[in-house]
Amino acid sequence: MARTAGSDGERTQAAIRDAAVNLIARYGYEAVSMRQLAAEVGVQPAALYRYFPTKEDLLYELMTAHMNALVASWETARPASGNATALLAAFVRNHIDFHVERRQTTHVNNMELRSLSRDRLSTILRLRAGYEKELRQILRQGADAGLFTVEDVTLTAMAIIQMVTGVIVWFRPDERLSVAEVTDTYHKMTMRLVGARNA
Amino acid sequence: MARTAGSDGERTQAAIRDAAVNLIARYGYEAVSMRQLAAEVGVQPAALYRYFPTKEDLLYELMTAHMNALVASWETARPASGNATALLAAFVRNHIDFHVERRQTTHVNNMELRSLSRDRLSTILRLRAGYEKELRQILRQGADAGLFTVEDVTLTAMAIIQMVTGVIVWFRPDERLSVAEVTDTYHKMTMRLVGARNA
DNA sequence: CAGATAATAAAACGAACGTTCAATTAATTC
DNA sequence: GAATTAATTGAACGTTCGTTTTATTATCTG
Repeated sequence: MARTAGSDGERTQAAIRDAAVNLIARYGYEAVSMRQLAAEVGVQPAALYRYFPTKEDLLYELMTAHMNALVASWETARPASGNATALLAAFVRNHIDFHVERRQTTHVNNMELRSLSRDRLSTILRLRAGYEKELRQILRQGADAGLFTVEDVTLTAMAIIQMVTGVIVWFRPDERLSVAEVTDTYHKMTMRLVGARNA
Repeated sequence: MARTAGSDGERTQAAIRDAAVNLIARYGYEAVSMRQLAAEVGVQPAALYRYFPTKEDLLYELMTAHMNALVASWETARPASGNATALLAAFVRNHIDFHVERRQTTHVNNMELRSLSRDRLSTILRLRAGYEKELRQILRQGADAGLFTVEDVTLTAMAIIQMVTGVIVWFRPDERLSVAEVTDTYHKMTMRLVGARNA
């Protein structure tokens, strides 16, 4: 057999992305074979190579898409005006909402960095660094304005990022807590963590 | 050739453990081959199987050793008496010191859970759960005593664990900050995070 | 409706994988 | 110093891996 009835390149590519995220999030990039992925999509292994030249290209596309979406999400959510307290609140809320909605791609991005080539790794890290810089600026602004108590801007930024990204490690919506409740509690903890005076 | 001059089972086993931790922390369990590991140790692949029946047995031993050491470390460091504030301070300090000293095994334990079989995974998770329970008890005790502000004990425990374990992701000693400075700042942030009244 | 193009299947490539087995040598024991 | 045990080598097993090549069929274009 060859081309199948109703086959569509765009749909197939989207199906490959979906299946790849699911499988890689669950088993890890190295543990997922192209044959396993093809079977999940319902296609022969060779068909994957029409859309992604190599396995690593596929991983890289998933990861860049995730990072670009994160940066775009914050650009949209960032308040046009407001003091550091309002900015930090918006940052934490957006960060948690984004990552809870994208548990699987987040997991892939956090776990599979070491499977990228040097150049691609540094591209992803550059995107990440730009995003984290936004948080550092908010913290510095709040500290300068006397709104926050921050011993070390870089260290505090990493602590907050680790804390809020860690939500996806343990949190499953529709259990004991809703997303809104979790986001709200993390917001309060973050404000206390930076010693916010006007939260 | 066969047995080599000066060969010693205990030394070889220790060398395998060391090399495995280094390689797995850097490249990931799935990406490290037994041949690569053997080459790092300076031995033929077959020699590894005298000490570890399978590749997964090796991983499991590394992970259980790490978790048992963590639990033992806290048992030693836990103050015999003291209120929740003192206990939480000791917990954070011990946790950070332990993990900074064992960056590589920590990385292996955090990243390679999915490469374990069901039974072994649940053994590791049980050890981890017991350790995290200690933190929850401290938080509950502090909240009950009116020393802490804690919206949700479980959620706060996970937030703190994620925050302090995240140290090893970005922190390298002998750079801008010393271990003591980092531990100190995390201690202060944790105390504010739980709204400690008497820190 | 013919020709071009898009989408896939089927089969195969060499390389690498975890693991096993038999042979061999070093160190220890009696 | 012979017998036993410990430690390792060298070679090989069958399997799976990512990827490529070629052929074949479906859909689109004029």
